[in-house]
Amino acid sequence: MNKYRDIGFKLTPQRLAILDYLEGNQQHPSAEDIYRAVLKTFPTISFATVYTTLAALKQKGKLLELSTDPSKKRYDPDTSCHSHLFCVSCKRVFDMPGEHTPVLPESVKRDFSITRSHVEFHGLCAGCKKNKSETSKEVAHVHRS
Amino acid sequence: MNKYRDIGFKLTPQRLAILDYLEGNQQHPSAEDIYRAVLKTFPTISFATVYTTLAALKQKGKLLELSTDPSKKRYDPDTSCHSHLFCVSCKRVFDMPGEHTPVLPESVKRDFSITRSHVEFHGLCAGCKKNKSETSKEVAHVHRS
DNA sequence: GTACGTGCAAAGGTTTTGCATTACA
DNA sequence: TGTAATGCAAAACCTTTGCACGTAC
Repeated sequence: MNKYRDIGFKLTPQRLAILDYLEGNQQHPSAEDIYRAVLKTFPTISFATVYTTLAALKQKGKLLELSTDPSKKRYDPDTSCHSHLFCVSCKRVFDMPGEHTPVLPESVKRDFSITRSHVEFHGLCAGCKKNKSETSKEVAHVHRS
Repeated sequence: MNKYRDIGFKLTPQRLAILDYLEGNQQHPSAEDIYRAVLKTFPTISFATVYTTLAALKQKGKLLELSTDPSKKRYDPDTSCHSHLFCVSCKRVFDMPGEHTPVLPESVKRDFSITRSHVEFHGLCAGCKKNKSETSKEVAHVHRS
């Protein structure tokens, strides 16, 4: 009777809270983000629970683990094919539009068994790009005076 | 008088050993791989030296830091545009041929400031794919008997 | 000579694990 | 009821940092 039943694992209240937090979430949260969010409704939840739940969801293909952020893993409930941009300034991860399915030579397709392809971009997001250019202007101004 | 002089940082014997190990290296070594390799000629080298040297090379654009292996950073002295495959079985990282420069919409190019794009593949390398299919055959055989 | 690199050890941050207890199915 | 999840704490890893000493330039 629960919308998450088809995942095929035990639906504990903690897991429901994690699933509710993840559903439709486009923030690409880290394990700690998820832990903190669920902590509000489950003051006793532990990282062990968070990590084992994430591992189970990953294994069932309901969650993507991103290594786009070099400092920690980020999670994405949107498992459809899309790319990501990591903003090196604000550390946020953004979904990127456009189709980037890489084309591989036949020889590679024959020899390797590829289960996933992923395109990553690093740079500045719109907000940080704007801030940075404004700061440069200020700096330039100071230098001029 | 040294071929590495143009990097523009102090050329200590430790750094020379690291540079020699990295040059032409297609293994995508981790920091520990590099540490262990240099340890043979420099029994006193420390991780601090390895990491600061890697950071300097990265900053000077002479080295790529890969997040293709989810468990640790891997380093690639080949900074030309190419893709990587991570073998989930043997944990090796392979260079992948073919051009996969992603095309982004104009709106994205205007709003974001992208400094790097990278295509990653996950799956099985040729050797592990072969091993795995042989193992399945054996398993199937056992189950039949 | 001086700024920068080295090496040691300790600390920091993320992720995993062992185990007794609890609870879903 | 039995299997699997929870929570706590400790440990395991990878990476960074502080500081005294040493060295390339």
